[in-house]
Amino acid sequence: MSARQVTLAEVAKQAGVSLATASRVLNGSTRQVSEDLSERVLRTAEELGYVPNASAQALARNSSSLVGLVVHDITDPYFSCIAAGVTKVAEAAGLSVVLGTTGRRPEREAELLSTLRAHRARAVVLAGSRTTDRAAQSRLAAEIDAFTEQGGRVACVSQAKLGTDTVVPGNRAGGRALARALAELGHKKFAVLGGPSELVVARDRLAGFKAGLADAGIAPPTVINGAFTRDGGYAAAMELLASKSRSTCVFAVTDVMAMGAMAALRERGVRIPEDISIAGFDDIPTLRDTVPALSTVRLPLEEMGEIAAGLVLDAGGDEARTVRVAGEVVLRASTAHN
Amino acid sequence: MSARQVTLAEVAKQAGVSLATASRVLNGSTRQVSEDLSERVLRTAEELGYVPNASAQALARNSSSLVGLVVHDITDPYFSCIAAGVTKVAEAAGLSVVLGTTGRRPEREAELLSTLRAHRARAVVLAGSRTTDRAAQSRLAAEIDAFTEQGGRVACVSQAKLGTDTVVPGNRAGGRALARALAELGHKKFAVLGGPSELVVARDRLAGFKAGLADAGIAPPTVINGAFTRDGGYAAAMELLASKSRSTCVFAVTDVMAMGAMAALRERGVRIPEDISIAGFDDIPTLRDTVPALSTVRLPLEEMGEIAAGLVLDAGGDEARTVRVAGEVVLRASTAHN
DNA sequence: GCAGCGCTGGAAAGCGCTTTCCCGCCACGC
DNA sequence: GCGTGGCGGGAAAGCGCTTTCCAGCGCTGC
Repeated sequence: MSARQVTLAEVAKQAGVSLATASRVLNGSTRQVSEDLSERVLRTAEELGYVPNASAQALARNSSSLVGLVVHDITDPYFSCIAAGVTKVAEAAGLSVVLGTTGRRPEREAELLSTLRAHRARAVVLAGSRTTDRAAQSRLAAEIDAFTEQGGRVACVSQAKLGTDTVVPGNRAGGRALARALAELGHKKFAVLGGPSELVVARDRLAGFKAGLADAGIAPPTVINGAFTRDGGYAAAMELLASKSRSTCVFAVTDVMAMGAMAALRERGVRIPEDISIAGFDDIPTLRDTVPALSTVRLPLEEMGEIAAGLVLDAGGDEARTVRVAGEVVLRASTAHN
Repeated sequence: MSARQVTLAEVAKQAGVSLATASRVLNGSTRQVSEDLSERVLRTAEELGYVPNASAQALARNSSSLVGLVVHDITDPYFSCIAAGVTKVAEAAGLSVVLGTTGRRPEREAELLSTLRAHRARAVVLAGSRTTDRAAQSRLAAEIDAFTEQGGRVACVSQAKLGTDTVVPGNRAGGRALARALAELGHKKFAVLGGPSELVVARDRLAGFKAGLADAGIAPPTVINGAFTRDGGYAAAMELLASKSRSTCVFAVTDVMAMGAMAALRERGVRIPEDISIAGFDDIPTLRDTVPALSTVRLPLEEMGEIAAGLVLDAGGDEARTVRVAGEVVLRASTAHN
């Protein structure tokens, strides 16, 4: 094993041309190479099974063909959909995406960025949700600076104000619209299963929801915070049940949390939507097929990934661009009139 | 922008030592370096914010810190769970994983492997399901050879006999056990929503299921093939319904397909499990929370990813190792007595 | 007292590419 | 006829590391 790899030099020698010429033919360049030399090189490369050494290219060009993607948890449909969008665009551009997962630990984000910087990744998409943790945030900002200084581009999904390109879903507007729609169904008493209070996404959705309720002249909701996961939703719902709240409608700031909440309610014999209505946010694909189908705010997740990748891949000007994508309220069977 | 990156040479100069010494201190080596020099280097590196250039290291060492992961579709929970396992192990080992998606096109697998080879990836985990497409298969085999020749390791999930390390779920055994369990519920007439006929995983599960039915003295099932996706399951179920089959129990070879099938049945007013029982395979997390909860064969997906990554990361001997993981039949509410 | 050894530090030769710089050639214009 | 400019090809200088090889030094053992 370990038969050494075919190098450009071997191809060049075999084809009877110089290294420079071989390089120009095989790996693009502004310079022209005559037809016959070019063809000879191509043919030998083919015969020898030449594959350029990406590390060497990256070193020589000082820029690799890697694109970073940082998510909290790849098994979460929210992130996997975004990941699908990012990989689609990156692969179409001939780039490889390196996937980093933080396991929801904010400090990992900076670490991963540093690794990506070591790899001289050309760009990186940060899909994690921004936290309000000051220390982690400033360490991350420093890494982002270092990364861009080195020539890489950074785009964030749903975490604006970091001085980078951003695709921002209408969290606030979506929450607000949802609240109004739910109010129109006749509900008067609401509960919200909020995510961890330090997550900006969770806070925005909650704030929007509250605003929507206020618009409709409805009292502020009971808020229960929990982890941004299925189990977090489950626990929060259990807590809500224990609190003897008289809410007729529950908003979970995330579809995944809503899923856990529904499991909890069901377990306790609470019927959805007869006894209580429930709505989520994101519209992850699997929850369209459940019974009852979940009412939610639809976000074009995969498209958001594509947009983020698009932003980060075409050079663009110097100032940070922001693309807003709107959420669309989708009422399904999990919410009923009251 | 583009302030040049801090290099090892700068650190060495600043610390007043040679390049060699700095390298030895910062990037591990068998050689000892005296306490004070070592500390001086470490300190300057810290001060300057030195991050080693991974490409240069890869070039010099002729081996990178990249691990490949090839899946069909990252939004499919089956793959995202495996991906989670792989990234967990890889990141723990200080490696970065590059994610490639084939979009279920077999020929992409070879292409991705070639890219990974260009990056001198240290190892790669192939999680796609093996097909019987001869051409794609042999091109893939050639790429695998090239990859291992170059010193990389390859592990496959659920596609044995490729001459590589493999983690094989008990597809056949699981299908068989499931069939028996279902037979015990009293069902006599079965239908199977099989995946595309060229996918080995689908065929194995189907074969096992048939064997299990035979064990129980039950007639072979009606088989309908469809894509390995939610929509494939939906379409297959619709076809089944149209065929006026009198089956009382349906086995979808994949949970994701079962999800689509359930949606189709529901849409047609068929009650689960009263009118028809349904079971899947994989036990993807989301389907534990649906109503009715899906009966299935539980596979430790994330663990399978971890095992695959483990195999591929520790050198191991020369011959291919195979780890079998058993599926466990889990009967839930989607299957009832008949 | 000296050969020999083990150990630490540094010089320098790569690793496989890209790209600058230079050279020779040809076509052209005056 | 010769200077000019444009163009295709090659030599070679890096890119930022790792690692071999060598030098020097303090020990040990005889």
